[in-house]
Amino acid sequence: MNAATVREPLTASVEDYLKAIYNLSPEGRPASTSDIAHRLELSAPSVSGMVKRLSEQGLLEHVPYKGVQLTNEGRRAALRMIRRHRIIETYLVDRLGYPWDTVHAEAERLEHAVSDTLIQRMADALGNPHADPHGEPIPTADGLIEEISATPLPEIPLGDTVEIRRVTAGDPERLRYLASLDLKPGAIITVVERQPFQ
Amino acid sequence: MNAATVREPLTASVEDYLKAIYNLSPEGRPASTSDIAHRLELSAPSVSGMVKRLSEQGLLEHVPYKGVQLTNEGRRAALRMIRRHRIIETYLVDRLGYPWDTVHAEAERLEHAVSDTLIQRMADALGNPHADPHGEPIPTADGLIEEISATPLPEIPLGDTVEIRRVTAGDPERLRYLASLDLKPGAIITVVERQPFQ
DNA sequence: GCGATGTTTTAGGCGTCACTAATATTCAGG
DNA sequence: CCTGAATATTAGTGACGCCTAAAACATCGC
Repeated sequence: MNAATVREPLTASVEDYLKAIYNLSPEGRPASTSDIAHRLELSAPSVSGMVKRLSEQGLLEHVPYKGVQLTNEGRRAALRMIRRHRIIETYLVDRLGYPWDTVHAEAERLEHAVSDTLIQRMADALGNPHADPHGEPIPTADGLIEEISATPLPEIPLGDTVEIRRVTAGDPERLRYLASLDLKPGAIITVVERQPFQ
Repeated sequence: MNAATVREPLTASVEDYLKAIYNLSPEGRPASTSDIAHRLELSAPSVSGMVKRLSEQGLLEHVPYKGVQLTNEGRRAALRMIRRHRIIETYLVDRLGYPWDTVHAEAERLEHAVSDTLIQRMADALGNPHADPHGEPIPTADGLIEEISATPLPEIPLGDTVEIRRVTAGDPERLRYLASLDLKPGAIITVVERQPFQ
């Protein structure tokens, strides 16, 4: 079975693995079994088993005991899911009044169920945005993603005034906290003091 | 396990069975294994097995070799899915420009993935409609459905002028044919002649 | 260089939900 | 009333995707 083989549609599980691995290896560095297990909240043996199947399917390369890297095909599938996720999040916030910090779980389920057609219709309705409500870039339909460069807030000198580009936080509670301070993409802020987040 | 037991969420498969059984037994008449198998495009033994599990879960009552009837709990779950399906269809047509005759398959997948919250937001955005684009009634959130009475077109006398209330057709091709003749809910027509549909 | 420690994989199992093949039941016609 | 056709169920199997327990491997400190 090679890249030219006609593919069955991927299962929701497989899509989740590919997305997780993509997010864990920003520069294509290999992701470890336990990192994947931790991110997906699965046991390490479950991940080992799935990794084996995915590498047999040509979606990733696995060096036992070393780690895992997406193939081009795997990366394409991962970016497709990320595009879906981010378009859905944007649509829910812009068109259905979802609060910014509650869309993640909904998108997480819908991204596996929508058709390409629906994604394109949502994207068109939104004017084909380049970023989602968190400021994360939305890959194009043909799998291109722009890197949005931004300086992490802790590295900004006290007194500087900057625009918030992106708010990265896996944890919904943290997101709600940041939202409550109006720390959203597009906001212009001046760094006055630093406080620890407990 | 009884009705008071706290329920796990139903699987997509189970939801499909319940919906199919609901649609097959309009007046609560029992549905047969082979009818269910035919509608879901599954083998009869698959249905037999699932029916057994569902009756153990209290979602339906099964008299072996006789047929199957939904319990109140099963009917509630079925109506919930029908509500979801019809709200999704209506939203896709009204808000995303889907053609009337192409929404079914999309709704069929989405109905298993959306949250109650999203369904309510879609319904609110649409003004809580009572019927979907095919003219089928949309159950309320607490499981009430109004019967829309209508006379089948073949029973209308030649020369009479009537309003189309509902267009029931499982087959997308037939739906497209009817759409091409502008035979949609709300249309006012006069019966001039009858032609066979091949 | 070697063992303790942590990570990864293998082994074996389970639930869900499909399938085919074989068996059981129902029911109508003779 | 009995047999043949139709319908339904049981038996056995397989893919997927998860789990725990046990074994294999890697690596770090000594």
